[in-house]
Amino acid sequence: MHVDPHLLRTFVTVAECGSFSAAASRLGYTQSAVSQHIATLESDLGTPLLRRRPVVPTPAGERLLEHAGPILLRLDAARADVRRTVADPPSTLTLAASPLAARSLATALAEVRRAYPGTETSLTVCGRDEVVAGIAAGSFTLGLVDGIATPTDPLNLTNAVQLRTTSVAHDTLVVALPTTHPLARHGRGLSLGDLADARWIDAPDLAAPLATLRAAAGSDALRPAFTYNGTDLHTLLTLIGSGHGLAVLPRSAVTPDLAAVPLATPRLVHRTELLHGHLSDPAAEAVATALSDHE
Amino acid sequence: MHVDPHLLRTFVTVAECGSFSAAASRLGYTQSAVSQHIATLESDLGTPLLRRRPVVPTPAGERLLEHAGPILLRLDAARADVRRTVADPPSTLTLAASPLAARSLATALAEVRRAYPGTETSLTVCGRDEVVAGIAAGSFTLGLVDGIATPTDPLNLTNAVQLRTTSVAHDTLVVALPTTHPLARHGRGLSLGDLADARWIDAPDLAAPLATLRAAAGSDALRPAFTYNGTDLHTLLTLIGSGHGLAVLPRSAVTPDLAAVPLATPRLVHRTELLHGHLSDPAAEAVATALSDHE
DNA sequence: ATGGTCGATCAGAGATACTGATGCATGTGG
DNA sequence: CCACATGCATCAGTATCTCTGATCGACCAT
Repeated sequence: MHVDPHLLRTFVTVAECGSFSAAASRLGYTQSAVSQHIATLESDLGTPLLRRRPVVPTPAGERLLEHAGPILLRLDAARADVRRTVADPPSTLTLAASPLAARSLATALAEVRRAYPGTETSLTVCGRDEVVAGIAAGSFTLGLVDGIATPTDPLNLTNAVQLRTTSVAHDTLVVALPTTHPLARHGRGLSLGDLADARWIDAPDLAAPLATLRAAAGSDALRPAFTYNGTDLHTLLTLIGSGHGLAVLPRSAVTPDLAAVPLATPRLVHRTELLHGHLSDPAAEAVATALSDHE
Repeated sequence: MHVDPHLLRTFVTVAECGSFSAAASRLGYTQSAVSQHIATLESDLGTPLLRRRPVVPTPAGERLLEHAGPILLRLDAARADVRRTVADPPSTLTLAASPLAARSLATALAEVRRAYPGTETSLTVCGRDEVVAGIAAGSFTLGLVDGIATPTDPLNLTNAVQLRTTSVAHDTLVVALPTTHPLARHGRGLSLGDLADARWIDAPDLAAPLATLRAAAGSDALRPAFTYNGTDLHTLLTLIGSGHGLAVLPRSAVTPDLAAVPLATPRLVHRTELLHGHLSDPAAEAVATALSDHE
C-alpha cells in the first residue's frame, strides 16, 4: 500500500541519531519497536535502507530521506490548515523571520500595532527552513524569509507547498570586504567567477549560503575558508572586517566601515518574501498588506 | 499523531464519488469501513469534513482535499524513487506526454532508437497532471508536459516536487481565428484585454486553459462560450475554423487554413518541459539529452 | 404507507503494533 | 586472548486497532 508515515518518522529519526536505541528513547518507543519499524519499512520497500554498525543510510535510504522530510511536513501542514479554518483566530500575532528578513518587519509592524493596539505580538527569529516548517505546521501565522534569486524568479522555497508567498523587498547583492582589500575599490562590480579563489566565509544561516552561490554560478569553486554557524550580523561583519574572508550580503546589511562591491554576475538579487497560510486574523492580514505595500 | 494516509485516500475517494458506498466498492472496502474511516478522520481533526446527504465537503474538507492529492502523490513518488535505485533499468522505454508536447518527442526519439535499436518503446499521451503523477509514481520514465508561462519562468508544475525538469522547447503563443474573422489581419499582435468579450473555446486538456489565461491577464473576463473536452488538435482547429470561437495555441500548432495572430500582452510563451526522476537507463538518458540539445 | 437507498452504529474475528525478555554479533579493555 | 559491554535482531505475548457482517434509522420516491 502506501508508505506508513509512522515508519517514515522513525526512519528519519534513526538516520539523524545514527542509532536505533537513541532514536527509540527520543521517540518514546522501545528499541525493539524501532527495530521492527525499520524492518517493516525495508521489507515493504524490498530493499535495505540502513547499513548497521555503524548505522548509515544506503543509497536507497538516502532517496527515501529526501522524500521523508517534505512528506511529514506536508502531513502536519494539512492538519494545521484544517485547524485554521475551524479554530477562531488567535489573539496573539505569531511572527517568524529569518535573521536578515527580520529587519523588514519592524516598520510594517509598528503601523499595525498602532491600528490594532490590543494585539499581543511574538516574533521568533530562526533559520529559513524552520520558518517555513513553522508556518506550515501552524505554529506561526506569518513568516518572512530572505534568500537570493534571479531578478525575475521568486525564492525557491522547497517545502513551501500550499503556502501563499509574496515578495516584500529586494536589495542588490554586494561582496563585503575590508576597506583595505585590493578589490575594495573595484568600481564596476565583481563577478563570482573572478572570486573563485578568494577566501570565503560561509555563513549559511545568515548570508547567502556558498552552496547556493555555487549552484547559481555553475562553478565548483567557491570553497569556504571559514564557516560561521550563527545568526548575528555584527559578528559576521566583524569577521569580514578583520580579514577572515569575504561574503555575499544584501547591500543594506553592510555597514560603512566595510567595502561593499556590487555583485555583477551572475545577476542575482537578495529578496525577502512573506509567507503564510490562510489568514483569518485581521491583524495578520494588516501586517501582510502593510508589508506588501512597502515594496 | 499524523494524519493517516489510508484515511486520506478514502476521504478523497468519497469526495470524488460523492457517496460512501460508491467509494467503498471502488476501494474494495465495506461501506461500514468507509464510514468509520471518515468518522476517525473527523474526530482526529476535530471537525466535520463532509456534509452528508448529499455528501459534499465542508470548508475544512475542501482545505484537506487541497493537501490530500499532493501528499498521496508524494508518498507514491517516494516508493517509486526508492524502487528505481534498486531495480535494474527496465528494458522498455516508457514515455508520456501531454497532447501538444508529444510532437517534440518524435524527432529526438528517432535518433535514440537508431542508437539503441534494441529498446522497446511505449508512448502514452494523457493529461498534464497524469503525466506528472505517472512520472512521480514511476509508471513512466520520461515525460513531456506543455503549458504556458512567462518567458523567464519555468512551467508551474505543482506536485512535481523532487522531479527533475528541463525546458526543451518554446514557441510563441497565437490567437487562432478563422481567416474571415475581423481580427485576423491584426498585424501587431493582440492583447488579451481586447479579447475579453470574444467568443472563446476552452480546451483545457489541449490548449492553454482559459483559467490560466485569466490568472495571467489578471482579468475576470474570458469566459468560455464553448468547452472542448478532448485532446485532438484537428477537432479543435476545425471548431475554430467553423467559427465556434477562438483559442490560444502555440504558433506551430495552427495550420495555414486558420489565422494566427501573435498574443502580445500579457507576455507569455508556450513551453514544453522534460520531466523525470533519477535516470539509470542509458536509453532514457539519451532521449533526455537529445531533447535538451534540441532547444 | 412502503420499499429502496444510504449512512451510522455495534459486536466480534482477525490482524497489528507495541513491550519485555532473550539472542547474537561486534568492538574494547584487561 | 578472553571477558564484557554495547547495540541490533528476534521472539512470544498482550493490548489495541481495523476490518466485516448485521442491524438500525433517516430520507426519498412511488
